[in-house]
Amino acid sequence: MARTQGSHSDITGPKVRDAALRLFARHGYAAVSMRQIAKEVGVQAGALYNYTPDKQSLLFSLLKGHMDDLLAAWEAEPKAGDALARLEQFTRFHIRSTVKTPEAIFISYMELRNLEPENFAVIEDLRGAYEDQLEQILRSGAETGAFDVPDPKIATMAVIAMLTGVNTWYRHEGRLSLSEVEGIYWDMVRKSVGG
Amino acid sequence: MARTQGSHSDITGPKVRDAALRLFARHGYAAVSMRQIAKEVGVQAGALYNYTPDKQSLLFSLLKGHMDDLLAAWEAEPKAGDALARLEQFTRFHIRSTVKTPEAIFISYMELRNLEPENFAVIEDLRGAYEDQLEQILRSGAETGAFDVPDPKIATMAVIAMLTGVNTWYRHEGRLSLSEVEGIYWDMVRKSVGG
DNA sequence: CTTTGATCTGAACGCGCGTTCAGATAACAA
DNA sequence: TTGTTATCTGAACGCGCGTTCAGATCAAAG
Repeated sequence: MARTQGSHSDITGPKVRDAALRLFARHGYAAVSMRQIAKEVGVQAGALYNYTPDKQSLLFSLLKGHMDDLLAAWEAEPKAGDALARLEQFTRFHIRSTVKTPEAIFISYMELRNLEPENFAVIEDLRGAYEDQLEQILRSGAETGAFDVPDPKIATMAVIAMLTGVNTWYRHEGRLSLSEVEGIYWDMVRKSVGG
Repeated sequence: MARTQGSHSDITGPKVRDAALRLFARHGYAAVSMRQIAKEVGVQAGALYNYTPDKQSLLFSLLKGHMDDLLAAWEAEPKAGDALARLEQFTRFHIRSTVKTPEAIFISYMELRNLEPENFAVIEDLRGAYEDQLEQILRSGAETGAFDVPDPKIATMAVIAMLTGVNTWYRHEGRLSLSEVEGIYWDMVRKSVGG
């Protein structure tokens, strides 16, 4: 029989997070039990509590980690260019992120309501910070006349919703390549803001 | 003490559906118990089973009813006009629907994964039929040259996602009136398809 | 080789779940 | 006024939930 006990922290830890992310995305936080996660990882349910104080913290940690990664990745992008170039950059960045980590993006939009108020506020702030990035681009483009957006706030919501929607249908093995999808969406986004 | 038993079928029935819709939308299907729904209605949990064979059927019935209503309402709309006029009609119709029955729209997109496969297929078909309406509009406009959409399928998904996104932020008491929102979105949709 | 400490098992805890059903109640028909 | 029937109550069912913890196991340090 294979080794079942001892030190596996650095292996089991990520496995727990991976399994939880996958299951939460597929079935929803409330519909997934700690025992299901444990089974996926290959341990008993009790062992999960070496890696999270409770189920709620596990969800929060996944969402927080994802938002931090997303914001950090965006910060790391080069910042050159005018509003139009920045908008293209954001469009492609968001689609690539959506396609690279679909489960994380998915639960970030679906499982917010399962967060306790305190945790919800934290994630909501981070999401606001991310959306602000797009809003600033649209706002600056509107000021210079590069864009025709009467209401940058609404335009931000519209563009984000459109881009995040890619999550619902994109498959790696699908008809279109990632860069084709990027191109089509960028074309629509650009035109929608009159750029 | 108020009357607690007897014949109330025509009162209790809608109350059950209303309570379930509201609670499912707020907390998610899996996170809501039959006892919570019953409490909202003002009966014991067992009484709910006079109105639904089980919890799953309650969810399915809400989703099915909503999709049927949505499709019927769209069918009832006048069909005159060219592709551009039809697209404006669809845009305004979808936003109005989204704003009028936000809970139903919400669970139609969020709770699909909680449907058993058989039920899922039914709702997915209805949703497909609805999205086809938009796709046909875009396709016909693309053929006549009224629109510039290289991929009508993708454009359909993009537009639907953008419009449904209104659900996430629109509030009746908000900064913008419904017709203002409609106007802003119609402007963006029209430009995005090159119309 | 021994000790230590991180890791995991397996059993248990109280609780709320979806669902069922016999019996109570009240509206209505006769 | 009485009988019928739709409706609801209240208790119960087996089950799986999140979580805890004593004890077993094993890698690594001394």
